[in-house]
Amino acid sequence: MEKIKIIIVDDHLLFSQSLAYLIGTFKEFEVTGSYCNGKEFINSFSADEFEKPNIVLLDVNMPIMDGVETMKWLKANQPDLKVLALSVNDDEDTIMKMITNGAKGYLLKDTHPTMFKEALLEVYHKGFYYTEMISGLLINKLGNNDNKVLLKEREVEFIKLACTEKTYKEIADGMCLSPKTIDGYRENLFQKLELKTRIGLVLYAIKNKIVCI
Amino acid sequence: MEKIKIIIVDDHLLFSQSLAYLIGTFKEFEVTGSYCNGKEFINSFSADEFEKPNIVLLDVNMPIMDGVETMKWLKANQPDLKVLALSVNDDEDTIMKMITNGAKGYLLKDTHPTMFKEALLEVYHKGFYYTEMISGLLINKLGNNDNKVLLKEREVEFIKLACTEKTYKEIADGMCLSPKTIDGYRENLFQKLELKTRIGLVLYAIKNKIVCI
DNA sequence: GAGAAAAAGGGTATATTTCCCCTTGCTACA
DNA sequence: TGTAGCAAGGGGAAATATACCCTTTTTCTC
Repeated sequence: MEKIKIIIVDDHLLFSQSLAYLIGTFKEFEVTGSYCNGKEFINSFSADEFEKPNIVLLDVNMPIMDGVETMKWLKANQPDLKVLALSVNDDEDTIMKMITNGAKGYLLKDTHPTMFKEALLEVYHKGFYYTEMISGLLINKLGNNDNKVLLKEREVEFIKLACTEKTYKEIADGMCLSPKTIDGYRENLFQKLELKTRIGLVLYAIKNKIVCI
Repeated sequence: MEKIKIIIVDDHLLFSQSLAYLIGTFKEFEVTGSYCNGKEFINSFSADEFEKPNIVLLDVNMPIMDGVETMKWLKANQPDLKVLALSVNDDEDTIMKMITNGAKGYLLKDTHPTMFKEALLEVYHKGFYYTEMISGLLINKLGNNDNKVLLKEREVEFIKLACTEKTYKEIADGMCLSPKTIDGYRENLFQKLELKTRIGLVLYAIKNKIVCI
C-alpha cells in the first residue's frame, strides 16, 4: 500500500525529528521531508528531485519565513497543497490569517497524538480538519465582523508613538501636527476602543500587536 | 544493561509523546513517565509505584505549575534530581531562574537531536550540561551583578497596578497606602529603571514579564 | 544602642493628560 | 446642491502625573 506522504516545516528540530518518529509509528503515513523554515521549504519546490507531499505540517512561529508568509506564497504558487498548521500559538488573529490563506486545519501542539492522527487522516480524505475551537472562532469572527474596529494609518502611527515616553507635544512634533490634532486622535481612539487613559492605549497596542516590544 | 530512566514534563502532548519515540531510538535511554504540568509531576512523588528517574526533562512554559515553580519545589523537596530544562523560551531571566533553582542544563527546542542525546549523556554522567550560550550568559550575569536592578515585592505589586487604567489614587487604595507613598514608589522606580513616565514603566514591565498581557 | 536603610507620609509647584464643546475647510455622495 | 462625514485645529477647565524637598517611623545591622 502506498503511504501518505508528509512534509514537516518547523524550526524546532527536536520537535520535528521527534514528530517524524511518532508519524513513523502510524502505518498509513511516512515523512518524506523536513525543513527548518518557510524559505527552505519553498526553495525545495524548484529542486528537481522534489516529490509533492500529500500533507504539509506547517509551524506558525518560525524565523526567516514564518507560517503566515509561507501560506501566502503557497496560496499563490501551490494552492492545491494540503497544509495543516501546527502551533503553540492560539492567538485568534494568527489562526484566522492561516485559515484565510488556505490552511486546511490548525492544530495546537498540546493535541493528543491520537487526535493528531485523526486530523491527518481527515485532512487527507476530507480535505480539511477543524477542531471545535477553530470552528467556533470562524463562526464568531464571521458573525460579528461589523463591529470590528479599524484603524487609519495616521492613527496607527500615533499609537506607535504613544507607546513611548514622549509627551503628546513631542508626538505632535514627530507627526508634524498641532498638539490639538493629536488631542483629537487620542479622544477618537479612546472612544472607539473604549479606553480611558494612555496606559490603556499602550496595553491595547501591545495586545493587538500594533507595536512589538 | 540497565537503561537510563527519563521522565518528560511538558504540556504539549504532541511534543512529549513524539520526544518519547525519539528517545526510544537511543539504546541507552528509556522514558518511564510523562506529565502535563509541574503539579501532576510533583504529585506523582507521593504515589507508591513511583520510580525515581535519572533525568527529568522539564518544559518551562506550562499551565497550572510552570517550570520555574516546579524547580523551586524540586530544589526544596528533591534536590538531587537531575533536571534538564527544555524550552522554546530563550529569555535570559527565565534561564537564570531555572539554573539558579537547580536545573542541570537548559536546552532550546531547536536543538539538533544528536546534540540532545549528547546533552542527556552528559547530564547523566557529568551531572550537568551547559551550552556555550548558557555559559556565556552565566559569565555575563555574574560579571556584572552589581548593576542589576532588583525589585521589592511591594514595588512589583505597584508596577502591576500601574499597568492598568487605574489612577495612582486608585492604586493607593488598592494597596492600602497613602497616595503619597505610591508617589514615592513611582519616583524610586523611575530613578532606578531610568524612566521618565508611567508609559515607560508599563513598557518595562511588559518587556521584563512582570505583567503578562 | 547608634547608625544606616527602608517604608510611609507630607507640601508645593509645574507639566501633562483628559474632557467637553467649538470652527474651518475639504470631499464624497445621493 | 445640499449635507453628512472627516481631518485638522482650537479654548478652557479639571483631573492626573511628575518633580523636588521634606519628616517620621520602623527595621535591620554592627
